[in-house]
Amino acid sequence: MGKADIHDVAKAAGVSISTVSRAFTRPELVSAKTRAKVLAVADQLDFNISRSATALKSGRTNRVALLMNESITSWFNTQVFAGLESAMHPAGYDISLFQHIDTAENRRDFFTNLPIRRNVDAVVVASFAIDPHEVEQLRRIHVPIVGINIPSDEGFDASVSIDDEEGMRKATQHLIGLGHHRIVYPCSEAVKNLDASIDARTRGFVRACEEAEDRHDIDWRVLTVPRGPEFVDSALAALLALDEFPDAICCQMDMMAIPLMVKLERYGHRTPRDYSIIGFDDSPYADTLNLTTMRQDPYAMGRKAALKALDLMQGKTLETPHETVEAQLVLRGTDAPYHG
Amino acid sequence: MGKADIHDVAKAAGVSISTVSRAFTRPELVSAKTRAKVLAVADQLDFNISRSATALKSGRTNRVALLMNESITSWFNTQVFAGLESAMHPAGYDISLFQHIDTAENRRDFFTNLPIRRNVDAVVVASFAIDPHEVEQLRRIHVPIVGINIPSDEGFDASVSIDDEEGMRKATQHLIGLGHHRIVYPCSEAVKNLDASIDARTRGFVRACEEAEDRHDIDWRVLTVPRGPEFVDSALAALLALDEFPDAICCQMDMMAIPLMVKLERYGHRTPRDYSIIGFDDSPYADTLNLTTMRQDPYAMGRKAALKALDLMQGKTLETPHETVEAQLVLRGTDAPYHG
DNA sequence: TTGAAAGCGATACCAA
DNA sequence: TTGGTATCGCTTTCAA
Repeated sequence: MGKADIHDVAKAAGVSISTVSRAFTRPELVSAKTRAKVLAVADQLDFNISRSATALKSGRTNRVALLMNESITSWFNTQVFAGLESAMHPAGYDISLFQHIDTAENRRDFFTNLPIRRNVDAVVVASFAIDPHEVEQLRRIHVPIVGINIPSDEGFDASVSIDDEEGMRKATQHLIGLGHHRIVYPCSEAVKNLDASIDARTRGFVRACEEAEDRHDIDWRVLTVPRGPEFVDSALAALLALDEFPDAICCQMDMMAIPLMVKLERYGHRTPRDYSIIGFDDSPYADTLNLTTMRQDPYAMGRKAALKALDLMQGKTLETPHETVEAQLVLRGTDAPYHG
Repeated sequence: MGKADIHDVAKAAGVSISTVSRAFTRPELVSAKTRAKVLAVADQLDFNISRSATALKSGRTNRVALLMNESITSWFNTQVFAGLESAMHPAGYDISLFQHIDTAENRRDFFTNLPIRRNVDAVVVASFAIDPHEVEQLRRIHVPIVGINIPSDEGFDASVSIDDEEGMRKATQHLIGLGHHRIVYPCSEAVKNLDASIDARTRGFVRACEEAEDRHDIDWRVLTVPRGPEFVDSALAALLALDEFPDAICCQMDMMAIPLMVKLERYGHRTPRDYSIIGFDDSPYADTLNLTTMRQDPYAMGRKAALKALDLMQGKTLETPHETVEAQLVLRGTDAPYHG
């Protein structure tokens, strides 16, 4: 028991192994009676088709690789994974996860050894600044390569990215449109060649401010603080040290905005009464705590990437291989018109 | 190209396929020179050992199943997954994820069809109240079954669980020890047979209160609110509707405690000045927002479960198949002695 | 509708 | 140290 193979089932059902195989994967080619018999016997013997054998025979692996920066535990990565999974699992694919492809060492390791070579049917690269040489290496796997939030389409068969710069520009314009004058952008340092979206967001903020300078009298600044677990407190301190407290705060992400608004209240600065604050992501607690923010939907991006990969694996040609989605302004309770 | 197989490599390297195979998986059985030659040729031809073929030949699948309640995107599930992955990936196993094994329909579906039968080398069941009959079905897969936070060890080859009841009892005792008198436990309804840990935590709270009643003059109550996206606001409303505001709030999880403390402040109730509040989990923001809480470490539980599964797959016998870990009190800034 | 048999790509035993 | 070969479990063509 627990050892029944296709021959055992065939024998017990009084048919050939071909018929057993067909009963599972080509039911329409087997008479209803035979099929019922086979499936009943199979269930009794705890038999099931072996995915390894099917894979070997078919030449496919039924596996896709997901490469990501950092850990899957970040909000963004988890959502991407879940989105991918939502389409890949039903299609019969497992996701082979490669985390922490970020340090120089890990990257060299991965891209030169290519452990996934000949062992995945597609590769999805999630949100990191992969360099052209690395893409080049990836192509040697000879399977579709799909990117999510990658800095350049070059070398990718498909991609779906959010326009971080435009998203942050919209966020900033919203604050300016509300009449705010003193706008601060607290921001943790970006790691070079890694946090493409952090840089893009900062650019969006700066651009919006520069564009508005002609028409509005605004005083804006980027407040860069060191990376690390203390980045919120660093930003808080920097904010409180300002000669004049801002009337609007534009945050690179909700993880900055949420603790900031909570802590600022303890110092007497209450939003939206005293200042407006806007986040980016629409991540956990943004809703409950009523944070106005720019929504991005990494789950949807993961799912779209999966659908594209699925099509490519079937040899289809995509109508729109490369897609850009926009962040959406979600108005909630932390923004209000300026009332000097 | 991209189509080189083991024969091509063998030919190009002037050796047999046996030698190519050994160069990859039994390097010590091949002369250094031959091996170097083979590997060089293989790299050039973009060749790599096929996991499907290896799996077929070896009889193993190099795949484990992870069954979970709800979605992988919850904090707990993500951490468990990451912990599992941290041990499984290096060992060469993929994780085949089955989410949402929660509704009656999905459960019946999964446990009667057993899609993983003969296709995984182990099963990990994460944190849900699987019933004995379902475990019975699972056993038909004839592979090790490891549980994480399962209600009963019965039928499991190994498990690692947190003692929710004892954890919440400790949390409550801490509040009582601080001298608090009016203690409220806001709690969202548990789904029967699903949220084992919610029930256990409530029991822990009740037990601690009952045990203390002799020695202390305490007024405690469980405030049950409906499940759903509004559960925090429901709890907030119920709290504010109380004749007298409590001096201590004991929460079933951080996701209750965090928004609650933020919102209560807007109503003039500030912690720890006016009341103490304690969470459970030590999930994101607990640290940054300085929440006193009971820490559980689902990453570690996932990893431990993986290690146990790995041992079991190798046929080893575990010294301590079933393990219980305790939640740890993490003292931060939201608790203070009662000062009526 | 069903059966026989070749073959997918590696592994490991047995020989050399 | 290396090579030949049977074998893992299934799919699929071809024949019956």
